[in-house]
Amino acid sequence: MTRADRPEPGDLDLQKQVCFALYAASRALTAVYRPVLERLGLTYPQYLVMLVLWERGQTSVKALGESLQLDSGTLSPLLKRLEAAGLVDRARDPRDERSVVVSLTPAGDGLRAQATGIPRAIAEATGVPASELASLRDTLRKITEAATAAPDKETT
Amino acid sequence: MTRADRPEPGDLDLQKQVCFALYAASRALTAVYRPVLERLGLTYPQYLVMLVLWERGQTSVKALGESLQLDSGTLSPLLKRLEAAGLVDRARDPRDERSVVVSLTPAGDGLRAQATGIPRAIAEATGVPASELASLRDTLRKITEAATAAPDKETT
DNA sequence: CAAGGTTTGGTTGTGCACAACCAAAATCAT
DNA sequence: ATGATTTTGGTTGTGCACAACCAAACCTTG
Repeated sequence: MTRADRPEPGDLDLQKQVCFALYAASRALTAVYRPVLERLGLTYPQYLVMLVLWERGQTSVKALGESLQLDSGTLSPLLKRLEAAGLVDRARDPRDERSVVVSLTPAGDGLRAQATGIPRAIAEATGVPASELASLRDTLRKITEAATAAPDKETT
Repeated sequence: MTRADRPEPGDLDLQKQVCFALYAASRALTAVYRPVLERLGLTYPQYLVMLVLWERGQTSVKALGESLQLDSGTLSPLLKRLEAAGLVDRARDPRDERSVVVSLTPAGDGLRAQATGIPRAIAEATGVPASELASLRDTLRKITEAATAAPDKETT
């Protein structure tokens, strides 16, 4: 009956909000990646796209968007920059001209070797135990799923 | 001796990377806030600034940046938009003309009442138990601290 | 085939996020 | 006091992120 029963001023405490913790942690971790990725000539979102391509080879823009949960407004210019950097090719699928297939160039494929050490480098730089990271990752996935499925609840 | 001993292709698996989980969760949760904050005419980062102001009243740009871990390149235009919206005032501190003090207008202060219900609305929309959120928040803070203090380790 | 719809990327516009750089004010050292 | 240094915001440029809108390609169904 003391807290969490009705809105109080204290509920607007920045330090108590999970979303801010998430927002700050995401930016802080991305900042750790930045100097490492800079040597590959990649930004963090570009690195994510490359991860998918290294794993799956040819991938449509739609599939990339589903994997990374990014829409075409974000991916289109990003992929153009990767193409301009000579790391990927883009071509319409002859079987379905609506679809654009993104594939690795030799240079893009070659970058993979330089990227294999990155996850370890980041883990070491932050110094957070692997077991804790695994459990954090699972909790975050749950949050993402819950948030993605969140009802707008304004339609009633 | 099986895994996590040396870089393997599997280490480049998107689904195993904590940073992506963080990145996706942060965007997903922000997306839950978006329609709620839209009714207040705020974006999520603007809401964070307002939280600090509701809590502390007059605050310098520097102090805002420290609280939110954002730099002036992000805050300056954001504060200008809040000022244009009539929610905050900006004025040089007469005691130190380098410093700009941001304060709430009556309209900005009035918005506070409409905001008190937001944390609860988000918590309900996502449906994640409060206890879990508290522990997640603590883990995230640890990550943020570790990442912020992370050495560049390229100077040797 | 033709009219209706859906799917897929792309474009445009707004708002962060951050690096790099800049200018004015304050502070320090001599 | 005077010159060097630091502090504080601001500006500029690049790159996401997403809403809103658009066009072309597909897919029906009659």
